[in-house]
Amino acid sequence: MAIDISLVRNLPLFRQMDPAALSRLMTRATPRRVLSGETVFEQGAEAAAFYLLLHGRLKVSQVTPDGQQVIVRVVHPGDLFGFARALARSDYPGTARAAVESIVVSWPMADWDAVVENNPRLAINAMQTIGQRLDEAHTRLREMSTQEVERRVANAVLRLAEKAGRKEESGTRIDFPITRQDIAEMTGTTLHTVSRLLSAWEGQGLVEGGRQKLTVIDAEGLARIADPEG
Amino acid sequence: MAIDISLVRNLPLFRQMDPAALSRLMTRATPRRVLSGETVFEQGAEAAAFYLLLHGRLKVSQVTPDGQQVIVRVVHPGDLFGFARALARSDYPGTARAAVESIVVSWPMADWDAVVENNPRLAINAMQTIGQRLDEAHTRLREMSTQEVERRVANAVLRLAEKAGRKEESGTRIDFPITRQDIAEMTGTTLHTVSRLLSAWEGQGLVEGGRQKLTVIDAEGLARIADPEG
DNA sequence: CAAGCTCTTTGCGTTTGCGCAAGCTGCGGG
DNA sequence: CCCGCAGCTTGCGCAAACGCAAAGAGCTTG
Repeated sequence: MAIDISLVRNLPLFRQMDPAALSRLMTRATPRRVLSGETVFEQGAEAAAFYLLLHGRLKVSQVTPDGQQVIVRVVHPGDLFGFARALARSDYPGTARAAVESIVVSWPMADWDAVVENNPRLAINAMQTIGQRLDEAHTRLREMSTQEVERRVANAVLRLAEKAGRKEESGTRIDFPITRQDIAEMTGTTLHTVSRLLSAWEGQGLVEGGRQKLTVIDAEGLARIADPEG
Repeated sequence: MAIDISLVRNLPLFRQMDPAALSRLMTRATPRRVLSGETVFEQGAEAAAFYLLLHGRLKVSQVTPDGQQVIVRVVHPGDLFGFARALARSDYPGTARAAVESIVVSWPMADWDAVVENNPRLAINAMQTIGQRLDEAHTRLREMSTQEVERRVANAVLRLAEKAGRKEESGTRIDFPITRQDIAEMTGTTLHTVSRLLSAWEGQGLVEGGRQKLTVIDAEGLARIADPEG
């Protein structure tokens, strides 16, 4: 079953792409519904396909040999993910798990090279996507190297609010279930410390918490914690 | 002055590339010699060109708003760098500084899109390069999140030895001048801690230090520190 | 060959945030 | 409707690593 082009035509990834080529591309795609908690692929598995997230939210995590987990990134609608081939790998470096019910489409990984070669615009867009991801990774590296935990967590929360925020009466609600543990794994700290911080911030009226919920009330104030100077 | 193709033909980046296309590409390139300590480009400067390192060694660093420095990566011969355009940025995200006298070649950034569009193989290779870099960044993120300082430093030293090591009688010497400060900035710690660790390791016969020098004597032993389990 | 700068070492006090432990709470399933 | 579990909170002690400080050593330059 082919996917309606109207669903994807406006994604930045496909901008400037020839409609005919896009149409051809989509006929090769397979859609899939992923329930909350299910995985799209798992770390170490053979990379048989690459994916695009149409709807929902995924968390990509890596597990260290000794069992520690780290959240490498959050996949938002419109993001390409799982293109291990682009990294010249044959297996997936991480596990992609749905935080909420999601819709993904996939292509056989074998198509990747051909797709890239026949769609230079897409190749450039894909490269920019990876590039931005690299940029994000460097930003997080820089933060992890130089900032103490409180600032890192503030930055992470602000980013989440920006990327996945939904305006509500009281503030900006992060629009998918996220645990303290998740935030800890994104910032390289423990769930205890995150909990303490969020509690403290809640006391100052900066955020409002709850079970798997988080709403930013005073983004300005948080930003002041994230970056005391500027 | 055009650059001799024989210098670059064997680089992984240009593998599988049409010799004629490569030749055409190289006629647009400008070579430059960079003395130790000089910068190729600086953070925030307009990205006017992208580069390939032919010889030498560069350190790419970023400075945080409050003046802290972080070494984002080391550029080895054969590496492409400074392709901000691929990241969809108009300025360089970091500063590239020569650790030793180096030779770089550059192309006008304006050529980037055309180069990528006309050389799909190169595009794929470039993407893989960025992909690998992303992978490295994730590895470092994972390490910074889960490992204590000693393991991180051990990992960093092992990677340096692998990427830039030169066999010598006693062990593997890191083949460019590197300070404790550099290592600290690569691992997110302080030069003091690095100094202490290296001293301790020297006492155990794992490494041999010196001013801007570092030789790995017992890689096995270091690996055991880097990864106490398997 | 001496001066001087940069890099390195080492000691000591301090702090951050981790680890452990125990108890609480909101939500979904039976 | 109530039970049970996953997720959250909080207290306390401790260790890792930072920050500061001061002194020592290896290149380089004049």
